[in-house]
Amino acid sequence: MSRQKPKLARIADSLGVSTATVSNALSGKGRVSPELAERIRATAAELGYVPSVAGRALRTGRSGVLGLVLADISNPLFPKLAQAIENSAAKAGYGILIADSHGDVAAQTQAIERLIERGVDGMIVVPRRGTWVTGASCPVAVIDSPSTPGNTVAADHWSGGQGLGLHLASLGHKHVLLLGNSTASNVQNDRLGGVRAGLGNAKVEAVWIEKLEAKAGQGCSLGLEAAVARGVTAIAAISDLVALRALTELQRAGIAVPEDVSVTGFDDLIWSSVVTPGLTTMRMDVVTIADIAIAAVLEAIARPPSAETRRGDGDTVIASQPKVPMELVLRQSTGPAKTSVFRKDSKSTNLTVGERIQ
Amino acid sequence: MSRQKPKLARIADSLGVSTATVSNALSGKGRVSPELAERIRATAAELGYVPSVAGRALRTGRSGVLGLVLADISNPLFPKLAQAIENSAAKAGYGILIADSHGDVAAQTQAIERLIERGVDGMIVVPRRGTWVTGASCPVAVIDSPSTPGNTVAADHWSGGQGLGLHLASLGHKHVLLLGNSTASNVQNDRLGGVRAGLGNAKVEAVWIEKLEAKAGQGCSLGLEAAVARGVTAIAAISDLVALRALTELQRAGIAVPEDVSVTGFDDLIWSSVVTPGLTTMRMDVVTIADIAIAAVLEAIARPPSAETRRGDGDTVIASQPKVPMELVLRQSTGPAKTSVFRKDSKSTNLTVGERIQ
DNA sequence: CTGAAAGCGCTTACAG
DNA sequence: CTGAAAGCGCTTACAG
Repeated sequence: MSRQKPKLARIADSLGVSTATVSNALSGKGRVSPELAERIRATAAELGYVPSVAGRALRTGRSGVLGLVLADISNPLFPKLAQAIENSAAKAGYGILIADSHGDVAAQTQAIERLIERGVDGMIVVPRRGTWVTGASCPVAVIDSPSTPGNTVAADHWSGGQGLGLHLASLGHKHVLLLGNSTASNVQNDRLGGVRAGLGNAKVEAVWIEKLEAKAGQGCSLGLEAAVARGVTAIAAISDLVALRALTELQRAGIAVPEDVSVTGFDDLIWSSVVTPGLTTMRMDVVTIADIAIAAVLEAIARPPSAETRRGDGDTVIASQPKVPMELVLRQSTGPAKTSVFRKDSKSTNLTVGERIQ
Repeated sequence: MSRQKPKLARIADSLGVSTATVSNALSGKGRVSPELAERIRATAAELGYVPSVAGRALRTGRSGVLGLVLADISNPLFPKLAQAIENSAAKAGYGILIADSHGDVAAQTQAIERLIERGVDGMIVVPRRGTWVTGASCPVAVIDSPSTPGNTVAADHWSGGQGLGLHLASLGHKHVLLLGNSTASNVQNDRLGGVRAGLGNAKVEAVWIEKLEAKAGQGCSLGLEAAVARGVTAIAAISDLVALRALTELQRAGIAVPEDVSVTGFDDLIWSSVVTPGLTTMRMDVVTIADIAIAAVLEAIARPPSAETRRGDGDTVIASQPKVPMELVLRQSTGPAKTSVFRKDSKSTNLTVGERIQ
């Protein structure tokens, strides 16, 4: 049963034709008579012929492999995204080589170099915050935020945020706490800006965890108990991760979600549905994003390298910026604004509280 | 600035030597005079020479690429593991091609085939539960559980469980609930068996979520409130994911962790430290596991294909089974067993119920 | 419609 | 210690 790995020549010999004809028949490119082509395909299948990628790569100058650079590999979105990218690439006959860059900017550049050395035909980069993608001498599609220059495709974070804001507003929430990590992130600004817009003229406070922790230390309290005491009835977190932190902090303090306060996240991570209460969140359509990104690089690869924006030594960054809609996932962590709070508010005349009278 | 991609021949020409000598000098294999070798390396560096992987692969029959098959890519451990594998492979000059197999057994086989077609020199497989790794015509290292036949390397799940059990026992827990998903998983049996052993003669109950959900539906209550009422003072979950579900279910029911009941997990996922209270858990040393797995495939690749266990068409499954110790991560979700329970226990003499009277 | 031939860039025996 | 030559498996102009 153990036969040698069949090459093109073997199948050519066994049919008494030339390797050129076999190659043409198999690729469907050359002009080969339908009958011969069919016989060739049959024997190829029968012999279990698998073309040598090395031979093909050497001849064509294309490896059939794309690189995937996830700047922040510990990003919990990584599994889904990697899966989507791999699927999309596989459909087009491409393989995905991964490169990790520890979240370090220098390492990101190194990772890109390593991929180039491996001969990738193009790459998909999900860059680190505020990072420039440079030095790639091949087409590069960037997945980040629509607000990022050079971005190729991204979820419409702003509209997603708006959707969440509208949802909270429709539940009667008039005083909302926004929970972000860093003001330096385009994605975060987009998301939270959208939430604000969706909330209309509700009272909005924002807490930036990065700043908070700079003072109070890693893993410090988010001050949620006080916020709720202040009249906050909903908390919109920048991510499910942050939402989870908020949820458990609230629960530990004996504050009921969603009865006392509603909580929302972003991303719809695996565990977002297993926690109690399940997390209302805004999901990215990673499959569509992956498809668009892959299509963009493949197109750039196919096209003569000139139509794109070329930089420096010849790297091609594809910028087209479609925004992929996000999807609202309703679970139990959001509910109507606490009415008792409104009543108490309405008695108050204090300026900061006044706008919450219902 | 835009020079052509330099080939071996170019650097040979520019020095007036043969390509053979350049190749030998650069690879360090051939016998080349130190001075010449040095000059060659210098010009190569200066010219920015990067060897063509295609040319090399075609000639040597080796691609320099390893496949990574994660059966369950949505596994939250994936990012860390992929990162560790990629790093370890990169150190040895290998690239990592990923293949996703949707958790489907047939898809896993397909994924393996696709990698073979891409010419990988070997692969690392983290198989799906109860799955056989077959059809790979190259060395394969399997990361699963020490109890899995064909396993190459794994965390010592049993000892890890034992560590957790000992920890809980030392805190005075005499009645513990084990939370598992599936009885069919080697990893889960190892882990929970270890916990039991570490717990000594404490009373132990086990709940299998898979069975529970088969009856009560996806996302049903785990019945934790009743368990605590029964006298359970600690809950050992099979994973952080399950522990999180338990934690939030408890908190939602107004049961304080760890005051009323302690909770432990396995894996130390990203969010395990951000929840309140932080989750006490048992961490796998993915870096060591990755190193061992990579070393094993590379060794098998280097060695003439005969010393291994060869199956069917010639796939080489490497079985050596080192167990990598796990590390206990202490956080706030575990504490002393509720003392009120102890007092009542000591009064009781009833075998099954006595120790749980509250 | 089919075939002979060249060549992608490298490495490896083999001579010298 | 160094070089000439062959060849890995494929594809692509170019003839016929």
